[in-house]
Amino acid sequence: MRMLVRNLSVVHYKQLKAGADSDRSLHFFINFLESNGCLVCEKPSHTEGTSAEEVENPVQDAVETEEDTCEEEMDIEHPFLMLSTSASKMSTKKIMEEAGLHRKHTTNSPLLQGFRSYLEKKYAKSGIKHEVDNVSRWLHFVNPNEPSTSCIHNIERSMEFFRVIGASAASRATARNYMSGVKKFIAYVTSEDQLLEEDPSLRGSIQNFLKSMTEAQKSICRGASKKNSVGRRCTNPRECQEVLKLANHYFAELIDRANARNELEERDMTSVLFYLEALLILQHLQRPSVIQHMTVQQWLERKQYKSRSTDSARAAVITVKAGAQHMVVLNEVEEMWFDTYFRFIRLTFIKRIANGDKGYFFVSSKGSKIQNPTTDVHRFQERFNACLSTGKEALHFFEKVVTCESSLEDQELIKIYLRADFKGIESNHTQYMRAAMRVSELQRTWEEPSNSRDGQVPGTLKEKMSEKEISYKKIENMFKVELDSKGPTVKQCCEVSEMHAKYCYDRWRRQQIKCRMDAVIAHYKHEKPNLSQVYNYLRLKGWVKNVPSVEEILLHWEAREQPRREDNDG
DNA sequence: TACCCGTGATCGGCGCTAAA
DNA sequence: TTTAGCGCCGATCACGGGTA
Repeated sequence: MRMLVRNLSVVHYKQLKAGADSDRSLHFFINFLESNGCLVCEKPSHTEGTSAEEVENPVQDAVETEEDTCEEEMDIEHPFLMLSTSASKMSTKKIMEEAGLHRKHTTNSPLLQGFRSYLEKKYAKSGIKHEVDNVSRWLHFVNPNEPSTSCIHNIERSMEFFRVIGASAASRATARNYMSGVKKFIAYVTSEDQLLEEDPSLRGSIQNFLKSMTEAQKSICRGASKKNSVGRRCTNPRECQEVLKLANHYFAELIDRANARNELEERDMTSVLFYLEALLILQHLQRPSVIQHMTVQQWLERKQYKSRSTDSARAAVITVKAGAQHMVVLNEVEEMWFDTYFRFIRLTFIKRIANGDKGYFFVSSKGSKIQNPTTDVHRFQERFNACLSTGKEALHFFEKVVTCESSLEDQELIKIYLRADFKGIESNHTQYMRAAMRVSELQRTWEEPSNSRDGQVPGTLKEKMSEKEISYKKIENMFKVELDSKGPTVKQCCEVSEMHAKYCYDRWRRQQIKCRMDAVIAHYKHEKPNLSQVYNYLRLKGWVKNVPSVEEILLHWEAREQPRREDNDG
């Protein structure tokens, strides 16, 4: 349904009616679409009155109706997600059919048969039929008369196909499926000498085709991500931690269930994991690397700390070695949460990994080391439709807002917590414990002053983004990124934009390094060079600055050659 | 068949620091 | 003081598995 709303401006009444389970949901669909700026065409006049009168607040109404039966669904973010998906599926298919995207050639043709056996040999898995069908639809779209490799020459029409899929009712995943199928088809054509001999100009077109396809892929993904990134960005400390507040009740219930030895569902277990990651990053302001590197051993060796002040608060202290040393200070409740995760959820995850427990405290649902805690937190925020914030942002707003509003005593503690290196921590252990607990408390209890500056941040951020891009474009125009061209100095970048000078300077250098790396790889495209060959080639070129390293070139040579070679083998 | 979800890999931005 | 290189972090991509 969300796809419909995002992608469609005009929806046929008949399509909605065909998909709706009842009159009530039909009215809901119409009202909802119209309230989101869509036009429902060929709608009988009587529906207009009823939709407005009977469903005064369609969204709310739908929630109430469905809630009776779906009370246990925890992850319902939007009421329309609760409705039957049949309508959206029906419309999606019909719309794609009408756009001519579902028409295809018979798969009996020699070309498609050849492609099929290529896939069978190379991938030996199910789903081949779908890939052949997808490719057949693309071939039909470009040339309805016959399935032919000549379609590769018609890049414009092919890109039109992907564009229509990307922009139609289908999702990004659909477009991706089609593109992946077509890419495999191209690999198949490249591997068939006979096809290349029949049409010698194919080689050139294939390169251009792939280039355009990468661009199209990027643009579809960009489009999708722009559409998807409707999530709110945070503007203050409370919003940075919003997900913790929103998920807290659900999380507490999961912890209770786990402690009562009730089996948790997969999504529930990952939610517990994500919550703890978010807690450390957003509330405790710990670096993501702490999550990645914290070990079971460190957890088991945690120390207990008891404050001597009047509140006599207790805390558990975990020393984590992640490059530098870090300290995680948990209050009693948080320690219990970690313990529950460790004893029940981590244990379940760790059983799934074939090559044994590596001893990391936080593990993915497959039992392996967490690769990107930021992504986990982001997914968790999306799951709860919470403000999207990263650790960096949480730290930024904490420093900018909470610190300024705190008492002098607190400001001192904050300084100790944020600036402390491990030596500092060791020299004044008690002070650091106090600081850690205070920071966590300040984060938890921060309240927005009534005169806060609403809406300033997103606007300026947006403006800054475009300024940045413009600045770089200016630099790029002044200093063309070529193999032997001379780049701008930081000073020259400053003249264009003082604020973005470093960014432009770095970006330009990186572009040139990449450009040079491509050139070397292209030079040795038939056979992998050895170290001294690359070294000599670089010396011959006389590049002094922005020179890619020999190791890097060899590494990239292999990475780029691998798919080509595999294709030729297959 | 389209789509969702989880995960690891990769890329780009940026801060820090040593060398020139 | 400027430049070049390095490493961390976050965003995005790519892929496979699962499911309605």
